[in-house]
Amino acid sequence: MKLSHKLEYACRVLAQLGRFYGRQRYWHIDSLSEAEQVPANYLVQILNELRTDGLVISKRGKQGGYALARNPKEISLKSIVQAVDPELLERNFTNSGHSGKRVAALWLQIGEALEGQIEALTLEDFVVRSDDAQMYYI
Amino acid sequence: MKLSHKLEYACRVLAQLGRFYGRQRYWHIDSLSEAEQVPANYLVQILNELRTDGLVISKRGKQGGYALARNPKEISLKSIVQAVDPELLERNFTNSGHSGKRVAALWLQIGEALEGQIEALTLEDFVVRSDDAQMYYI
DNA sequence: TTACATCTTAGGTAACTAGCCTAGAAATCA
DNA sequence: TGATTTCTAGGCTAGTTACCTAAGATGTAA
Repeated sequence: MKLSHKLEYACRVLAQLGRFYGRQRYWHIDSLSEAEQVPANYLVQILNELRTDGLVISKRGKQGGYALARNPKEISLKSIVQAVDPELLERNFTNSGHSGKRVAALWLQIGEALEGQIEALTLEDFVVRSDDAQMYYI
Repeated sequence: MKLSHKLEYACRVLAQLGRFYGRQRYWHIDSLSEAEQVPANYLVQILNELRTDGLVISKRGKQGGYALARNPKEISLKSIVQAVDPELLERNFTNSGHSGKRVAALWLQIGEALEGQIEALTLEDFVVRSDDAQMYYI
């Protein structure tokens, strides 16, 4: 499984936003960029796509920034993928040639299993809480 | 799940070779190209990679061509992927940023599930036998 | 041995894409 | 109004994909 930078960036930044969901606070692009090591100029685009897909909300001007649009538990990984890298879930089998149908059918099956996995995870699973951090180092 | 043309071509051509495994026969590139609708000039490269990975054997000169190196049941889909499009199974998580570890861990899990699927299938599953063809049209 | 069929190999290339950067417009608030 | 921040559209470069070209190597059959 090879990820595009874009999708990995999106997961990390959303996870970071998820940590503080519930508090009345907007995050600057620069803070997110630094916290999750994502090039700021690229992050702008990514957040933009997440916004048009309704996963984050934003506010301009002073005190502006980005925040999650809803509870991390209600944001499936699939919706993140669809917002940022929909190609990952696309099916592009051509069905041509003598074995085309069979090959397409089997890969479809594999793709659906993958999609099932991605549907089952939510942003909550990606959020690193302080207690979790301890778990890693026991 | 989006496939590269290369990988889809490889699956189709190997499936075609699989149909006739056991009979003493070599297939010309041109026949394979036509049967599975794969550009001949590209197919040369693909077959070459399959050969260096030991999945097919070849013979030059008159009566030459390509054939499967072993029983379709003993050729896993994973070995096909590795021969032709190893990137599909590569892991390229960066682990950086505050949420890097967690994000990488979860995607690793997804990737391993995918790899499991691909390991479980063999070329035999891709081979379209004449009886199968009937099944499709009942 | 000769002719020829076929694979082998190296190289090239056009089109596309990923991953950024730039710069100005627009909104928000003191 | 002016400082701050997001918003939007565009451009750019290195790399990749999906092929094509052509000469060379090798085996087969007559």
